[in-house]
Formats: sequence, structure tokens, C-alpha cells
Amino acid sequence: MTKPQLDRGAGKPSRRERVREATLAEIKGIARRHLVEQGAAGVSLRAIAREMGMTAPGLYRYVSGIDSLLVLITADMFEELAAAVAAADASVPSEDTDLRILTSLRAFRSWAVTHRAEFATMFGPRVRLAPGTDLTPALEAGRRFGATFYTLFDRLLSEERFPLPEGDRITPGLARELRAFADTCGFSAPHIPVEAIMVLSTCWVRLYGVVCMEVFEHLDFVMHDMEPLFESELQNILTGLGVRYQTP
Amino acid sequence: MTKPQLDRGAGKPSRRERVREATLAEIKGIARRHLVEQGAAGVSLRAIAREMGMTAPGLYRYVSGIDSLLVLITADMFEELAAAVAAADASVPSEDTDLRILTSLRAFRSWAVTHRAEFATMFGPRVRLAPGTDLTPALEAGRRFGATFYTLFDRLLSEERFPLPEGDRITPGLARELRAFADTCGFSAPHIPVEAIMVLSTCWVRLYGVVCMEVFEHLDFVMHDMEPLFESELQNILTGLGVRYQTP
DNA sequence: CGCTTTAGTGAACGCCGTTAGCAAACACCG
DNA sequence: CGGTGTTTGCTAACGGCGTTCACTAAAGCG
Repeated sequence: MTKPQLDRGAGKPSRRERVREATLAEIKGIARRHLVEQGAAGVSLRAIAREMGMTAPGLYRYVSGIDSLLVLITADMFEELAAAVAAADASVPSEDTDLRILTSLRAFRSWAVTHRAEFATMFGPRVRLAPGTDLTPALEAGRRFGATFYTLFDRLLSEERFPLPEGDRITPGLARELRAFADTCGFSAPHIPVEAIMVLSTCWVRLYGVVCMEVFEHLDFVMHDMEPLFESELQNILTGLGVRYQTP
Repeated sequence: MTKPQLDRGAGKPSRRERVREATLAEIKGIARRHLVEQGAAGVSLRAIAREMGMTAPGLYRYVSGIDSLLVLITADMFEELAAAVAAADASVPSEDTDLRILTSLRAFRSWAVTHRAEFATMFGPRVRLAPGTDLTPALEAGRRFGATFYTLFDRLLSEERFPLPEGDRITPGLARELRAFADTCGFSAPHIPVEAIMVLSTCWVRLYGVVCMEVFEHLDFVMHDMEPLFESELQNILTGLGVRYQTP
């Protein structure tokens, strides 16, 4: 009687679509757990299928291959990271721009060090994927993640917290690249000068550097706790942006 | 008559040792080429053996497994990178500290972008190696590579080019980590204050950040030529060190 | 009910790392 | 020279992997 009619296109998902979605979610969930427990090399379709009580070829109904599965979960992880940062941002009074920035950046590092395998997949070299793999879903999600920071930075900018560097330090080539960067990221409102994009890029590169160094464990045989170095670098970065730093 | 006697221990390598060494070099050479041509995932004992006209188990006489082979070539690559930087350094007048630093850092980036697969293996997350793999050879070589920069920095330090940051910005925790860092790296001559080590770390992190970002191609869908950004960051870093920057 | 679309299976192919047992080549010694 | 122990490389085999193909069974739908 109340069985679903064919209300495709705009209506609710059919039963089939729901169970299909659930199965896909299960696949991604197990893949994600394997990623965490055994690293990227430990994610395999056969192992996932085995754990689900299926056979590997069955997974091809849901995913077009191991590479595309990895891209899918990478996209999920970007969403998750963005949500974690946004949650931290929302946990402090919205007027306190300084604290919001500080909290967001700390949340970024914090997520990274508690999700090392994920971070390596998202921000490390693409070592597992065959060249030519379609990265669209991950790139899309990455772009959305970036937007989290653009809005914070935009606010900082409109509050005129820091002096922009002199334009003559920006070579024409750099200016062109920065423009391209801003355009593609949807961060090129007309009021944003190229000098500001330059500052943003520099900050991002520095943040990326500390966090990568920590997560990839390239100093861990020599420095056992990287948090102090991160905090110090964070202080440097924020001070340059005219943002008030306070110890955690 | 002139056949080699048993002058083991201190004398020249025996014939056996020489051919053995040559075979190992061939193995590493092919592995390296596969790494460059197909990425880390494309390095396999079977493929190497096939190309050498051998079978895979035969390689186990030379290498204790794929992981240890990867560690070996990683060590080689560190040596090579160190040599490339040293060569660039030696190509400019030794009195001109400013130019030596500038040249060395550019050489680092230059090697990285022309050896992307190698750089990813050396400086990226250890995604291919089973946890627990013995990394000693690579770590050793990495340490020697680091020394290249310490000496340059040490010179800069003794010339008192830049003011050290105030000590009160260095928390006790950070100071402890920095000391550990310097000790393990053999960069802890008594005249080096902890503030200097801090500056060195910061610079290294920033350099690492730009280069990783470029090599891992995390902005390449948005910024097609990263050199201007690198040069800009380089200028920032060097200016902070009191080193004269000049465009390439 | 019958037809179509979908989900999942089993077998197969060709890769991979790694182990064990065995035969040839080699280096050395008397 | 012959004998002996070591080094080298092979074959065979095990288990794991991604992926394709042909096929069955179920679900959805009119």
C-alpha cells in the first residue's frame, strides 16, 4: 500500500538507493579503519570484502577500483577535517577573531597528529595512486576545506590587522600565480589585493611545513615532542598577521 | 701467480666482494630507475630480477627484502642530495657566505623538483615501509645531509648576522626539545645558544614547507609554477637571517 | 505474473613478497 | 691437482593482491 512509487529524480531515495548507500558507507568505513591501522599500503579490496563477508569482485558494483576508493575516502577525510576545524572555530565567541584563528589553527594540527595516516594520505605525496587517477572528489573536498581558512583570513583582512608587504617585492610572475591561485579557489573578491593573497600563501606554507614535519616524523628521532616547536612557529605566524597569541 | 691472497680484513676487496658489490649496485640502480619512472609503488623485487635476467629469490642474497632495499636506496639518495648541495656551495667563492647560502638553498629545491619521486621517498611519509623496518642506513645518511646545512648556519652564526630572538619566548619545553635536537645532530658546540637552534629549526621548517608543497603538487591545480613563491619565501627567510638576497 | 535491472559469486589471469630445498660455481687448502 | 666448504642462483610453492568475465539469484517494477 504505502510502498514507494517511482518518485525518482526529486523524491526520497528508494529503498534500493538507501541500502546501496549504506553498503558504500560500510566499505569506506572499513577502508578507513584499515588505513589507520595498517597505513595506506594496508588498504585492499580483498581484505575489505573478506571482512564484509563478500568477495572482492562484488565491491566493483560500488567502487570502480582501489584507487577510486582511496580518492573517495580522501574526500571524506577532507570534509571531516574541515568539520573539526569549523567546530573548534565555533566553540569560541564569534567576535573574538584572534582567538578564533588561534583555535582553528591549533585544531588543524591537533586533527593532523591524531589522524596521522589520514593526514599523510591527504597532504602527502600521492604515492599509492596510479598516475592519471581521477582526483576530482578529493580536490573538490580539499577546495571546500581551504575555504574554511579563507573566510577567517578575509575577516582578518577587512579588520586591517597587518600591513601588506610592499607590492614591489612581488614579481610579475608571482603576481600572476597568486591571481590564478585566488581565482581557482574562489578567493578573489575584488577588494583583495594580490599582496594579501601572498601573505595568505606564505602563512599556509609555513603551517603546512610544521605540521608535515611533525606528522611525517622526520625529526622524531631527534625531537620527541613537536608541540613546542609548533606553538613557537604559530606565534611567529600570528604575530606577523597582527593576531594576538596566547599560550594554550 | 698474482692471484689475490687472503688479505681479508684490511686489504683490498677480494674478487668476490667486488662482483658482489657490483651486483648490489645494479640492483639499487634499477630500483632507483623504477622508482623514478613509476613511483614508489612500482618498485618490486620481481621486476628488478626480471630486468637483470635473474629470479626474485636470488635477490635475497643481496638484500633482505623489499623494505630494506628501499631503505638502502633512500640512503643513497640522501648522499646524492648532499653532494648536489655541496657542489653548488663549492661553485661560488667561499668567502661570500651570503651567496653560498642562497645557492645552497636553491640547489636543494632544484634537486627536489627534478627528483620528485626521490624527494617524496626521502621526505614524505613512510607509507610503503612496514612498521618496524630498520631505517638506520637512511637515518645515518639523512644526518650527514643535515650537517651540510649546519656548517653553513654555523658560519652565519659566528658572523653574528642576525639578532637572536629573546630567550623568554622559548618555553622550557621547547628549550629541552631544541637541546635534544642539537645534541643528536652533533650541532651542539658549546658556543651555540638555544635561541640559535630555534632559528635554525624555524628556517628549516619553512624551507621544508615550501619545497614539500611544490613537490607533492598540492597546489598544482591552482598554481602552475611554484618557483616565484619559493623565491619569495626564500627572500623572507634569508632577510630574517640577515643574509643578502638577490634574484636568480 | 513476467520482465528488467541489480548484487553478488567463482574461476581465472597476472602481478607481488617470501620461504625452503637443491644444484652449480667458486675460492681456498693441502 | 683434488677435495671441501661457501656463495650464488634456481625451481617450486604459498598466500596475498587488483581486475575481468561469465554467470546466477534476487529485487524492483509494470
